[in-house]
Amino acid sequence: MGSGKPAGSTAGRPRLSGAAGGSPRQEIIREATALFIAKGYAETTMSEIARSAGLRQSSVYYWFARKEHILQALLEENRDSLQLAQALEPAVDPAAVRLYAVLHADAVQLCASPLDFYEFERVARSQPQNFGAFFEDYGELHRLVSSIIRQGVDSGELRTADPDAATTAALSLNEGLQRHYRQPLPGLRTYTADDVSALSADTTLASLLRTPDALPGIRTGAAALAAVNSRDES
Amino acid sequence: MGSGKPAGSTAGRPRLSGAAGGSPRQEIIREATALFIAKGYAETTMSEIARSAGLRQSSVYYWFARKEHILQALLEENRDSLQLAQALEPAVDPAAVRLYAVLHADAVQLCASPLDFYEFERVARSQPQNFGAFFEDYGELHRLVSSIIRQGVDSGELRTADPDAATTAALSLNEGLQRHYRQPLPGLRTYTADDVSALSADTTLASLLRTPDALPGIRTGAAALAAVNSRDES
DNA sequence: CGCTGTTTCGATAACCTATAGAAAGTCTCG
DNA sequence: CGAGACTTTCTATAGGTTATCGAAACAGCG
Repeated sequence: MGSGKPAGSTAGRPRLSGAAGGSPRQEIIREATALFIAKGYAETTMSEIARSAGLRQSSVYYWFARKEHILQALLEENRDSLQLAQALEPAVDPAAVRLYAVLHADAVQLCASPLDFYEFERVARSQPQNFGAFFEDYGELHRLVSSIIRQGVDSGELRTADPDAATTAALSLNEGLQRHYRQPLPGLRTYTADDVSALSADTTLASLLRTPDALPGIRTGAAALAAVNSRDES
Repeated sequence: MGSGKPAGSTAGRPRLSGAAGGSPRQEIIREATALFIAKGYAETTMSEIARSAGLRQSSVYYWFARKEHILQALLEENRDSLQLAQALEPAVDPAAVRLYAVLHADAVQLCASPLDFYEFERVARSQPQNFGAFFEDYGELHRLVSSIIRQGVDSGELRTADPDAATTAALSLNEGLQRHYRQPLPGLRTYTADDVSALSADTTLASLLRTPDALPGIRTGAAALAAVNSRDES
C-alpha cells in the first residue's frame, strides 16, 4: 500500500484529470475533511471524495483501504483537552478553576472538530480494533476529570457529590451542547462555539460549587490557566 | 396503499411463508422496533425487517413506501414528557419542582425510547417534510421548559440566568446522558435509566437553585407531581 | 531497451433502498 | 356461480453504495 511514500511522488500511472499536487494521502484527507464538515461522514461517499481529490473512486482505496481509515487519519490531532487535563490534574491551583479550564477546553475542541462527536463515536464503535485509541483517550479524560472533582470535594470547594457521576454528566453536557452548536434545531436560537463552551462549563460548575458567587472568579482564573498551559506546549 | 385496512385482512396473494397473524402494518412496526432496539436504525435493513415479519423485502414497501415511514409510525407515541410540560407550565406549584418533574420525565422517555435520540434526529433532519412534528414538539418543549425557568427566576427560587440558554443546557444534558445510558462506553460505569434521569435533573437543578440544600425536597415534590399528572391522563 | 516498482484505472462483486409489473388470492354483484 | 375489481404478495430489476482484482501507464535503473 502507498502509506510508505509521504511526499508527492512522480511515479505511477498518471491521472486522467492530470492534476497532481502534493501528497495524495494528504490531499484526500484535506478534501474529505471539507466534505465531512459540510455533509457529515455517513452522507459523504467515496466517489465524492475521489472527485474532489481528482481521481477515480477505486483509486482512493489505494491510499485508504477502508472509508473509516480516512477518519482515523483525520483524528490523529485533536487531543488538546486531554493534554490539558493531564497537565492540570496534578496541579496545585484550585480544583474548581482546573475543572472549568478542562471542561471549557473540551467543549471548544468538540465544537472545532470536523466531525460530530456522536458520528465519530458511531464509527469508532463499529471498528473497535482501529479506534481503540479513541476509547482509551475518553476513558483517561473521564478519569482525570473525575480526579479533579474528587480533589475539589475533598478540599471543600465543591459540594459533596459522586465524582464519577458528575464527570459523566459534565462530559455528556459537553457532547450534547456540541450537537446543538453544530446542528441548530429549526426555530431555536443558535450559539457560537464560545457560547456553548462557556454555557457548559458554567452549568457544570454551578451545579457543583458550594457558593455560586465564586463563578466569575473561577472563569477568569480558568482562562488564565488555559492560556499559560497552551503556551507551554508550543 | 394498504394504510386503509388496519385489521388483518384475508384478501390478497398469500405469503410464501404462510404465516399471517394480525395487521401486517402493526406486525412490521413491532418487528422493526425490536430490530431498531437491538441494532439501531441505520444498521437494520429492510430485508431483515421483512424476514422477521414473514414476507419478502419488497413487500414491506407496500405498507411503508420508505424506510423512514416505519420510524415515523413508531414515533406517534412517546409524547409523555411534552404532555407533562404542557400540564405543569401553567401550574401553581414551585417552579423548581415542576422543572425537576419535566426534566426527569423527559430523560426517562429518552431512555425508554426504542431509538437513540440522535439517530432519530438524524433521520428527521433528512426528511423534514415527514418529521415536522418532531421539530415542533421539540420547540414547544423548549419553550415550556424555558417558561418554567423564567418563572423560577422571577419568583427568586432560581438564581439569575438566561432561561433560554439554561433550557438548551438542560435538554442537551438529557440527550447526552441518554446516550451514555444506551451505549455505555467500554471501561466506564454503566447507569440505569433511573440513574441517568435523576442525575440529569439533579445536575440541572443544582446549577440553577439558589440554595442547593433545597434539592431533596424538590426531588420528592416532583415525584408526587409526576404521579398525580400521569394518573390524570388515563 | 527491457525490468521493477508505483500509482491509477476499469470492471465487477456484494449489498442496500426503492420501483414496476405480474401473480394469486378474496370480494362483490349480476 | 362466474366475471371483473380490489388487495396483497411476489419476482425482477434499476441505481446507488463500499470494497476487491487485475490490467494499464508511467518513472527510474541497469
